[in-house]
Parts: sequence; C-alpha cells; structure tokens
Amino acid sequence: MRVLSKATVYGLRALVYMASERERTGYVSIGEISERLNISFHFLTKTFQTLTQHGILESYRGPNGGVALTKPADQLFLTDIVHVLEGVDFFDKCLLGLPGCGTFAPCPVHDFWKAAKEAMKNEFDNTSLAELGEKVTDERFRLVA
Amino acid sequence: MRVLSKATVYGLRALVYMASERERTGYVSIGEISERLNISFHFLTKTFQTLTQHGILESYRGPNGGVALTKPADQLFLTDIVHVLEGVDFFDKCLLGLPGCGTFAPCPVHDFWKAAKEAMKNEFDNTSLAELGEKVTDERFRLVA
DNA sequence: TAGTTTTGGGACAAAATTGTCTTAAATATA
DNA sequence: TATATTTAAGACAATTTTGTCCCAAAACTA
Repeated sequence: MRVLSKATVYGLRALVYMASERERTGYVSIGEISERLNISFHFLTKTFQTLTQHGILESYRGPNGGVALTKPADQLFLTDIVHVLEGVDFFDKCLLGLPGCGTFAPCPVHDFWKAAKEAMKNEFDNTSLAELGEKVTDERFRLVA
Repeated sequence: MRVLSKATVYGLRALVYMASERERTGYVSIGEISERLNISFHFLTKTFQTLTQHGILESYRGPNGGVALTKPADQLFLTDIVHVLEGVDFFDKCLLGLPGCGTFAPCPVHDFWKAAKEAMKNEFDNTSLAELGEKVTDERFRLVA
C-alpha cells in the first residue's frame, strides 16, 4: 500500500524534522536535513523547490542559508503539503480508478472508500507539522530508519 | 492517492465483473472481459495469469475456454486478491515509508495510520466478490467509465 | 488432420517515478 | 575582489510500472 510517493514521503519527513527543531531560528540547510534523515540531497532539493514555489517554504542562498517554514509549524497541516506534492485532487480518487466516480455514478466500493477517504482527510486536515515535530522532539517517535 | 496499482485495479474490476455474471456457467474469456471493461487485453491476461498461478482463478484454453473463479464468489474476499497482486505485506506499510515502523519504534503518524489501515483491512477482509458483483448486477454501480 | 480459438509466457517498448550530476545564481566572508 | 556556501534549474540515467506484441501450447471443431 503506497499512498504517498517517495517525493512526498521525503518532503514530509524533512518538514517534520524542521518542525521538530523547535528552539532553532533562521534557515536550515538542505544538506543538514538530507544527512540527518538519510535522504538523497538532490532529490530532496527538488521536492523543496516545489514546496518553495508553492509557499510552504522560503529559501535563502549562501552561507547560513537554507530553507524555513513560511508559517509557524502549528499553522501548516499535512493536507497543505499533500495538496502541493500530490495534487489537490488527492482525496478525490476512486479506489478502482474510475474517472468521475461519485454519488451519482459510483463504483461498487464507493461508499466504503468515500468514508475511508474522509477519515483520512479529516486527520490530514487537523494534523500540523508542529504536532508531529513535537512527537519527534519528545523522543518517542522517529523519522529515520 | 493511488492505493492500488493499475494491475490490481484492472484485476479487481475484472473479477467483480465475473462475479456479477451470476447465472453464467463455465468459463468467461479474457477477451470478453477486456472488451466490456475497456481494459487492455494483454495487460489483463498477465494479471489473470498471476491470479491463476495463485489459485484465485482457474483457466481453460481453446474455444469456449477462459477463466473461472476457483471458489464461489462469496468465498473470495478483496484481501485474497490484494494479497496476491500487491503482496501479503499490503496492510503493513508505514505511511512515511520507514522500514520496521511499529509500536516499539513508531513514526509520528503511526498511531493514526495503524487505525486507518486496520479499518481498511477489516473492510477488505469482509467484502466478497459476490457482494460487489451483486451491486453491479443490481445496476446502481458501475465498473467502467 | 487442419484450422480456429483461447490462455501461457516471454520479449520488448513506453511512460512514470526515482535518483544523480553539472552548472548557474545568490549570498556571505575574508 | 576572490572564495566558499547554499539553493535553483535542468539534463540525464536508473528503476519501476504500465502497456504491446509475438509465438507457443492446449483444446475444440470441422
């Protein structure tokens, strides 16, 4: 079950890492993140460029440069990131891949899947990077194998 | 959100179609299914070969040949098909892609995702091809765009 | 037996995803 | 100014997924 692409998975892990560095101020370099989380630097850079272009991150070049969240981590939710990296129709896909599957022309698993998606969307809508970052800071949860 | 591969999606649609042809006896040809559901014949054939090799389908060559469910459709559940086409670890994947993510070493979204997966697994465990086939036969639900 | 129909299986191609590399641009510091 | 650091951007390669094609094997029919 691969719900999120690698790009999204890496992006999310990296953002939660940033949120977990609570007392830190200023920019965090992509190099640091990729090292700490064991993610390909170049691949992460591309994902971060997308996030920067869509207003999730701001970046700054040069020494002591890096990336920073554009908003406090408690105002950035999983849905925001997923919408940028997976598309705004992320929570609107038929389990059987039928285009236009909906109440008026449902596939046989539509009712169940609609409820499952709603539960997931609800969780994504209400889970902030801050919340996940705290879990990591407070040590019971991990971001790396 | 792409939970199932195309191979699985096509396989499931095709199996539900077979289950929906209630009064039919004997083998159904892959050609018929691929035409009716608008699925690539060769691609579906490969997926069906996998299902045959794993005991979900039996096949028979020659005129009036085709494939047939090895069990009554009310004894074949979504989990059975998904286990064959996606792997037995389908319901055991970390949302953030961390290997070995579990109670003892969870990622920050582990608790939520565990519950979401369990709900999905429960539904897959208890939804038979017969049930879905009936929905299609009884006309309110569709298998094709 | 010859010809047709159908699945089996493999080779192969196309497309999407993932990953790597190089160079440029911006910024800081010495 | 020269050098080092860091993101930006795009080319490119590797891998996986998806899709196509061909021919063999099995089975039926005439």
